[in-house]
Amino acid sequence: MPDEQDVTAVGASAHGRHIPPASLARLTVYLRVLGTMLTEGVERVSSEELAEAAGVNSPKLRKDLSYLGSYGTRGVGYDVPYLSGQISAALGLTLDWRVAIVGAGHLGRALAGYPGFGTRGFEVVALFDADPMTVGQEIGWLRISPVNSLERVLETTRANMAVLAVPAEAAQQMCDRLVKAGITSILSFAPVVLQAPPEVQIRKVDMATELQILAYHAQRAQVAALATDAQARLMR
Amino acid sequence: MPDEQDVTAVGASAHGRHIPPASLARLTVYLRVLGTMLTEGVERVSSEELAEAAGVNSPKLRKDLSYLGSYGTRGVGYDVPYLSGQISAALGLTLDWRVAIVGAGHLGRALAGYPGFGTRGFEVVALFDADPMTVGQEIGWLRISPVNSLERVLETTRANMAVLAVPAEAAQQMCDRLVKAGITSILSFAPVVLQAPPEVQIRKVDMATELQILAYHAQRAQVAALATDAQARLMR
DNA sequence: CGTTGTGAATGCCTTCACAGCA
DNA sequence: TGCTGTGAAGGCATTCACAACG
Repeated sequence: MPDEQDVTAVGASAHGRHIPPASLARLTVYLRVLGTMLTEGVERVSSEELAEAAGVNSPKLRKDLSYLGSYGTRGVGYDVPYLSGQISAALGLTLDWRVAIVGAGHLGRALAGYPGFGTRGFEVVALFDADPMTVGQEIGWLRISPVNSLERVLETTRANMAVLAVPAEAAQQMCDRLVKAGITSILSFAPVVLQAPPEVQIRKVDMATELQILAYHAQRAQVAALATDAQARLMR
Repeated sequence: MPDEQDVTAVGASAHGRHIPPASLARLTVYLRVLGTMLTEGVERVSSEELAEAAGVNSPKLRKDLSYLGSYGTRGVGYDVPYLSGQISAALGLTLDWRVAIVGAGHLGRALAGYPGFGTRGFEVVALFDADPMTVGQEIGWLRISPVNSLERVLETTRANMAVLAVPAEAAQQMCDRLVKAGITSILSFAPVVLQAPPEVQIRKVDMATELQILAYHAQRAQVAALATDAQARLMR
């Protein structure tokens, strides 16, 4: 496994240390907010303002930024374009990310047409489907490729990331093929636990999980409301 | 992420303690795995087997389950239907959850057709869109409603959850209307920070964020590989 | 005897207050 | 003076070993 000490002389971010997962997730939010500020022509921003716009408190934001380095000016704030560039660099967004989407159902098409990708360093280079009827259709600038050409197309397009938008039954099989083809970063929308070698980074998004978490909190809120209600009734 | 400062309300409900967020997320995974085991007719499972299938280690799984109660049998394992039911109950999935989806683009349609909902206690009761051309179309058993009828339809369908699948520009406005209509649980796919009162639970899913996190890890792996490569070259 | 349930210890993230600097 | 950057403290999650129990 990669050791920490040999990353000292590396890249744009002088701070070779790893970023805590929670901070990492928030940094992507800051980056997005800074992006909209850029288009609005905002040049400077304080940690307080940026935190407010990102929905966090300012000490947390400053701590998050401190994992990257010291890119602000005390007494003044942050230079929006500069900070934006530094976060991008730290996240590795200055590299070339070529994304293959496997599955061209509604979800795959939604992803292929997602406007947020191009503007943030990601290029969708391939879109696959198993259904012969949909193969060949054009989505934006992309033509849907047959899934049996997966390995060949991945190589010619030099894709280095993949998104799984296939039914649960097909997910593990597709994951295996992607891994065998050398893909090491996979984002899966399939509601299954994928098995893959540890060097493969897998992130998963599951809408049912998200709703269930909401349901849990909503249920607690209901119960709490009933409890205080009953209590109020007892007290009067 | 919505960090809720929790109520001090201790123990009105059966196991009144709150479940740590990290455990909560994993419990939904266990539930899904148990669901597939149910359909396969598996009756009993050990913590070791269940943990393996869920992609975690067994002490962690047992700890997670212990937040709900003691539903296993020592020396034997867990009864699959029983445990499944207990987790469902703890998450509040035995209640009626009626979901309204706002936005009937590819993403909204993908969600409306998601097979995982019905089987897990969620019913999609409404689907809205702003485009007059798509209003009136039928998606499965649903007819797309015009977004200007939002409040009325939410009331008649008694929706108690909402999913935002609209463009970023429209998200905050739609969120406001949902909140005003009494919705307190919202899952948003729009890449913006939503402002809402604290009693409203908001979870968000952002594909760009997920890809950026993958990019960060992939970049680090690349850098580490280059470093060890250079080191190896120096050593020979 | 085998497996669950859990207290205790460890390590990590978050928080906060203030030191440091323009 | 004002705002950033960070050390220290507190809280939370994970881990582990073993006690409890069918």
